[in-house]
Amino acid sequence: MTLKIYNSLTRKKEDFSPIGNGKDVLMYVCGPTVYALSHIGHARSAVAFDVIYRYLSHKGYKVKYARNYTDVDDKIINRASEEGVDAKELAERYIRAFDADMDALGVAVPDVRPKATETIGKIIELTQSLIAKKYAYQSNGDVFYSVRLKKDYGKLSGKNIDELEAGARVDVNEDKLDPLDFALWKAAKPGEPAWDSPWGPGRPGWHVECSAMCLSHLGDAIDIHGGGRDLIFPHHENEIAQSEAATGKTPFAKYWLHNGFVNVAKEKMSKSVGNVLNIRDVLQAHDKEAVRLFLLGSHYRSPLDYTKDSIKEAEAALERFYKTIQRIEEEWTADIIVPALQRGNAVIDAMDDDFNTAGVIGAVFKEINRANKLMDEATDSGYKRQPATVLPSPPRGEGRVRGKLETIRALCKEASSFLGVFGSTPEEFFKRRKTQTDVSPEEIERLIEERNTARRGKDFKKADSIRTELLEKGVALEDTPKGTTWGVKRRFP
RNA sequence: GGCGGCGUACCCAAGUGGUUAAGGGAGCAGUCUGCAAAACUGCCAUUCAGCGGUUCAAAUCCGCUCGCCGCCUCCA
Repeated sequence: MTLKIYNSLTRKKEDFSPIGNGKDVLMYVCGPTVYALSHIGHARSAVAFDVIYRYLSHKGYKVKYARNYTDVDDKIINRASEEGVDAKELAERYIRAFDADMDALGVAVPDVRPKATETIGKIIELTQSLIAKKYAYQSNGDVFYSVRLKKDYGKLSGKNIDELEAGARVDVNEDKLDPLDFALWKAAKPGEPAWDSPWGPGRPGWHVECSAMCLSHLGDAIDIHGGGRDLIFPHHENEIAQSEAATGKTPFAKYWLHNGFVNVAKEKMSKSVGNVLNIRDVLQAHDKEAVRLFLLGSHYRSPLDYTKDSIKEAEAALERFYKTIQRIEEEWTADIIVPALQRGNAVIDAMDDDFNTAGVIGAVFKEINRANKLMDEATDSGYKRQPATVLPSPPRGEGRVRGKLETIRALCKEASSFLGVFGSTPEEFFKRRKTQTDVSPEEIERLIEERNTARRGKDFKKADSIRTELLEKGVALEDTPKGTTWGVKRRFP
């Protein structure tokens, strides 16, 4: 099956074929404007394109992936002046914070991570070329792009210039020939970061920096350009206009991909509502794998609603997953050789259908159910696995069970390679979770001992009260044949 | 007003023309347990917002109605 991708430009699912006809893929994704801590919405975009990047690589494409930092912009300048710090310093601080958040989420590092401020030369060059081709004009130190000159302006967003004009809410700027024209270069105001240019000291406008970074790091025409849904207009529309006008090559990007938004309790996340959820706050409270599972649990183009329970649900699901893997390892083998899967499995089919990660997750859990059922049946029928040293050539029935379990694990492993979920060992997963509690492990161990003494003395009342007490602090005890174990509370009220 | 999207069980969410409508969470029952918890197993949508139409066949295509949302201004 071939990979199908929904293209915002054509509003259709299309078979994916790179522009170079080979295996090389050029992919550019709009990264953050670094003026504040990144929120769960940034995480969704980053994780979605991380999975797309990894999956393309998994399919054998040689992907060159660029994700930028917009590190010069009005918001950065305003924020810096509020805090009384240098704009560059502020931007650097939030670049570091973003990188740390991405690392914590297990997002692969893109091949290129350009910064707008390191691409000023290309921005000036691009702007000059647009002026030379009459697509742009200067006015009092500013340079504007003339939106009306390119006939196909609006092709990505489906907008029509005259209708935009009618309902225009854009600032009227006397220096502009047309209110819809946008700034390629802004003359510096006192105290603002500025670079020398043929039009005097200034800084790049929004939109142009992405074109410049893309053009200089990937090329005149790329395969995939991604970003959040909100960037379709005006950002990506303008990027297309200026890039295609400058290079004369159409299309600038063959496939345009846009991820949906994260809402918080059905409401759009915004500073004014005060419901912005920072990545690091979320990661403080939840396992990173659960956060990814939550983000990938619905299709990347759909809106995704965050509620206080949604990540806990993902956590509960992950526990079941790792408990099963642990069971396979403990009961059935330590020496499973994971065979290469042939193409055409449910995981690949789902991913090939516009990166349907929710479908992949469904397929994985279906296999998890199968694995448990197999192990139950095998145990009931007497094929319970013994250590390999005891049973060098297992009976036929057991061999069949092992074979099936191997296939199931291979499928999970394959999914984990591009999902970035399901890839831990059970030990790693449960160990990570144990660090997420307020009571010290020593204290917990002491209380477990106290409780077990009470239990031996049949003082169940005391035993139960210790258990309840710990549970209220988020620590759940489990009495197993091997002794009492503990973990952080899984279920939620 | 223009453009686009969505409505699948208690909640989340796949499926977009053809066997019994994935999967997760919650719930209930069973096994296990001192009792629990966890785990596992089983059960949980004759039906896909509503109404018409196309078709041998529709949750899936078309039309209408109702409801919700995004973009059009900075935003992932």
